[in-house]
Amino acid sequence: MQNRSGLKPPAWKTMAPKASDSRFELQKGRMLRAAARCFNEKGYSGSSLKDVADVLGLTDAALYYYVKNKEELVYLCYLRAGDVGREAMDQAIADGHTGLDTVRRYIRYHLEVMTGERGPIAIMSEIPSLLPEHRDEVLAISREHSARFEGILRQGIGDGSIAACDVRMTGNAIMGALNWVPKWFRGDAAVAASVVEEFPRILSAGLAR
Amino acid sequence: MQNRSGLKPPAWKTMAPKASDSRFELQKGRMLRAAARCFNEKGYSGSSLKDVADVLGLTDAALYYYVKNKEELVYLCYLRAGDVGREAMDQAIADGHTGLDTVRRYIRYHLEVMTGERGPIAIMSEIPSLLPEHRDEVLAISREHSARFEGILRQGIGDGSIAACDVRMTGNAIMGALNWVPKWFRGDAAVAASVVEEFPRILSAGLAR
DNA sequence: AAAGAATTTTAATCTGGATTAAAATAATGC
DNA sequence: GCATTATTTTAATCCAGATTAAAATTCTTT
Repeated sequence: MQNRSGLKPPAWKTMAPKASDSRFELQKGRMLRAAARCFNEKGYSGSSLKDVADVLGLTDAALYYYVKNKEELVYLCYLRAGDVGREAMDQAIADGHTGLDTVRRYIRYHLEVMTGERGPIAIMSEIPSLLPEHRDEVLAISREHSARFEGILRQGIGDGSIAACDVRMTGNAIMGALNWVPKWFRGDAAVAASVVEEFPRILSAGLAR
Repeated sequence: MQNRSGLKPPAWKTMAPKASDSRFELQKGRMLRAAARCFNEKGYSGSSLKDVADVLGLTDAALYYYVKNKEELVYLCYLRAGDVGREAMDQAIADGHTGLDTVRRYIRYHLEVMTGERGPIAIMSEIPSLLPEHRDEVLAISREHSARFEGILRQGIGDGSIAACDVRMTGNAIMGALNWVPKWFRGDAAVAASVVEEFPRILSAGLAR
């Protein structure tokens, strides 16, 4: 049986040490990062599959071994972006003391991952052109993420660490600033350090009671 | 002579009461707003010329009367976005007392226009796929805008209204939050009021000395 | 080192949406 | 109302880039 996408992770490999250790999964991961980088740097319409393949030193056709089509490539990029955001929030909630502290940690953690080795995370600019089922799933993830963040803000208001505010708008403002980062960040380590250092303070200073 | 784009504004009309009053310019303006709306809502790749034309009750081919091709349509959307941003900043600089005050006003003015009748402003997501000359021009406008904003921050630090900070990162954070607005704002007047009311405070609270 | 499976390439096709030319309709000036 | 110009549509092309099938290569296992 051909190991074509959709049928893949060959059953026997799924059990291996770590699913993500198989060559297949490693290469697929590299592909998703390459795609995210292309989409962020050259725009979606400006990135052909060949552009993505070039980054990997492959042929455009080779990508079809990992993914059914371009739509799925974008979809998987967005899922990855969603995972990264969720993990950052999980960690922040686990570590945070007060609501305000949790907000600061979330901002920091998320930026650390975005600008770090898990490297470029795709901006979700093309959600509407995904297939309906994918679109709905990504939208749901995205809404859930916002909702959790607003929950943290409410918690902060409750515990007195955050002043009463419009949590919806506050969330929009902070998330917007974060979501925009991949648009101008190009991998420079010194810049990465600045963002991680500055953003949490800049974005949370307005919240304190 | 056919009034085809590139040769247009028929000379005699350019002198008329206001250039923007000619039917041609009015319709072109409507088209740019329709395009911005489509691009923001459905993504660039998800918006065909037919989609844009449908909003106007026209045929896709009709758009070519106003614009040479899709690339130019995007380019003009971005120029418009640039104008709106520049005007907001001009006004803020004219009205602002201290640096901090100018920052607040800029945020407010820009949001008022974005969410107001001059209505949807295109997110500049596809700059890299513009023609080189257009790309460079838009990038220059964009950089100039950021530079001016950082200038205001420095001025504020100078006049004591803003605490010392990394102006580059502070600019990135605030601009990011603003640039992301068209991504979630869908024209609701009540929401518009909230943004205009909340964002200036949320985004500038961290700056005060 | 040979068999079989995984990965990549070569070389086509296929296609949606951009683009164009010509014709049709609407507006405007005289 | 007629002539001229502006705007829009109809009806084709056109084409870059996605997609596919089959062949070639590389890797793994024994």
